[in-house]
Amino acid sequence: MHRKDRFRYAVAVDMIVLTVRERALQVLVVERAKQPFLGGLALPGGFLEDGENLDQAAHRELAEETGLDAETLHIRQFRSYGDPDRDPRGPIVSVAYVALMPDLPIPTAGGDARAAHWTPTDKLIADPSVLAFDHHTILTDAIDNARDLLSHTTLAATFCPPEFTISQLREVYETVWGVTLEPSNFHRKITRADGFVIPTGDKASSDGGRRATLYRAGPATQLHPALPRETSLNTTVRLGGRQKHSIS
Amino acid sequence: MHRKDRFRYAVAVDMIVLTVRERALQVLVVERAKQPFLGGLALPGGFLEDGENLDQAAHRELAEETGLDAETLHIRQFRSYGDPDRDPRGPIVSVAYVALMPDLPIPTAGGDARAAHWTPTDKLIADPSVLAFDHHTILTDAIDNARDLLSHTTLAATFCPPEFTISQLREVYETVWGVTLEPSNFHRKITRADGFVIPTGDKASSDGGRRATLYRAGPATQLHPALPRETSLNTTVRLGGRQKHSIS
DNA sequence: ACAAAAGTGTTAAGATTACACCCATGG
DNA sequence: CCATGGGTGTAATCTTAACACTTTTGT
Repeated sequence: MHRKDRFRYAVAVDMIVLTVRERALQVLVVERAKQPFLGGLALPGGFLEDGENLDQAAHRELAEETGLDAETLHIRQFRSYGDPDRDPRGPIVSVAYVALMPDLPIPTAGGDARAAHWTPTDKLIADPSVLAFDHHTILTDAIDNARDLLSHTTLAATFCPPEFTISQLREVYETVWGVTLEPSNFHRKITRADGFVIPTGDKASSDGGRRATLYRAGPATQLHPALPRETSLNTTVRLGGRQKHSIS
Repeated sequence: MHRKDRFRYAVAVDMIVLTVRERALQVLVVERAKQPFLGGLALPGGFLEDGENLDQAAHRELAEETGLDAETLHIRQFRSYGDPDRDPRGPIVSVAYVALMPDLPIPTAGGDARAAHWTPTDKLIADPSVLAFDHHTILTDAIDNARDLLSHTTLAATFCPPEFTISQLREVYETVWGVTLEPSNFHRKITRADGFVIPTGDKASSDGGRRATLYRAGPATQLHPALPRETSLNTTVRLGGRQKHSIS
C-alpha cells in the first residue's frame, strides 16, 4: 500500500422504491434529464453531499424525488456496486437503498426536471436494456432480497397503508411472490403471529362481502414461524381427478 | 445537483473473517502498523486499487492478510459504512465483507508487517474501544447478521472443514448462538433437510465413542424448515422437580 | 335472494420435543 | 467392562393444509 496514491471515487446512493400497486410489484423510476443515458430510465439517486452520511443522503434523495418524508417508510441499505466501468462518467461507487411503501400518489418530483413514476417491475426485469447503467442488476438483486425477506420478517406490512386488512396483506404476499395463498389459513397464521398485526377496533368498508377487521403493523420485525414461500399455503389446483400443488 | 462539485471518497474494503475455534466465535484482527490507531487492533482491509471491483478487492485483501485463496470460502458483501468522520484521514467509504471459514491455521500475513490473528468476538464486543475506527459497529452488525442467517440458510457448514460430522456442525450452531441443542433431534433435522449435508461414506475417527458419519456440504443454500434460534431444540434444564426451558 | 368476501371449525397428515435406549469405540 | 459420544425409536404435543361451512355485507 503506497502512500497517497489512493483511487478516489464519487459516491452515489440509488433508491429502489417498491410498492404493490394494481396487483403488480412496481418500482419508482425517473427519466434521465442529462447525459449519459439522456431520456433513458434509471433508478432515482444522486451523489453524496458534503458532510452527509449514507443514510442521510438516501433520505434526502427520496424526499427530492418523491416529495415524501421518509420518517414512516421502511428504508434500508441494501448493497453497494463498484465495478470500475459501471458508470461512463468515471469511478462511481453506488450504495443502493431499498424503500418499501404503500401505494401513495407521488407528489411530483421536486426541483429536478425529471419526474418519478411507478413502473411494473416485471417489464423492467424482462428487458435488461431498459434501465441505464447497471440498474437492471441492482433492481433484480433488490427484488430477490425483498422476496426473501417477506417470508421471515414482518416487512410485508410496510407495503400497506397505516391501517389495512388481512386481505390487503395477503395481496402483498401474493403479488410479490407471484403465488396464490389460501385466505383462511393465511388469516390464522398472520393473526396468531405475535406482534405482527394488531386490530384497531374498526372495520373496513366493503364492496360486496363481510367487512374486514382493520389492523395496523405491530412491533414484531421477525416472523416466527416463517411464511414459507414454496411449500405451504399455496392453493391447490385440481387437474383431472386428483390433487396437485400449484408449486411443488 | 451542480456540475463537477462532487465529493470524492477513497473506497476501502474491510473484512470480517469469522470462524468457530476453541468453542468460541473468533474473528481475524490485525495490529495496525501505522497511524492512525498505530498499534491498535482493526479489521483487516485496504483501499481499492486501479481497475478493481469491490469483490476483487475483497478477495485480494483476504489473500494478502491470510495467505488463503478464497475460492472455496464463503465471502459475501455485507454492508457499507460512510459516515464522513468515520476515519480521521478523511472521507472514506468502507464496504464490509463477511467471510466464514473453518478453523484453519493462518499462514502468516504477507508483505504487510502486521500479522493477522484470531480473537474471540465476545471480548471485542464487550469493550467498544478495543477496535479502531468504527470497526466495533461493523463487527457487531456482521455478527448479528451471521447469527440470523444460520437459522434459515445452510451457511453454518461453511464454518466446517470440507468433511465434517453432525456434531461439529452442531457445535457451530451452539457456539454462534450461545445455546445448547439436543443432539439427537438436531441430527435428524439436519440429515433430513434436503441437500444440506450429504454423507461421504467415511467415518470420522473417534476418541471414546462411536465413530460419526462424515458429511460434506450439499447444494442447498436455504434451510427449510428453519432451525429456530429461540424456541426449539434447546435442551431442557431440570431445576427442583419440574422442567424448564433454558430459553423461554 | 344471491354473490362475494371474511372468518371459524375440523380433520388428517406432518413436524417437534423430550427422552429412552441401543450401537460402536477407546481406554 | 465401562464411559462417552453417535444415532434410532417412540409417544405426546403442536402445527399445517385442505376445505366445509357460517357470517356479513352490497346489489
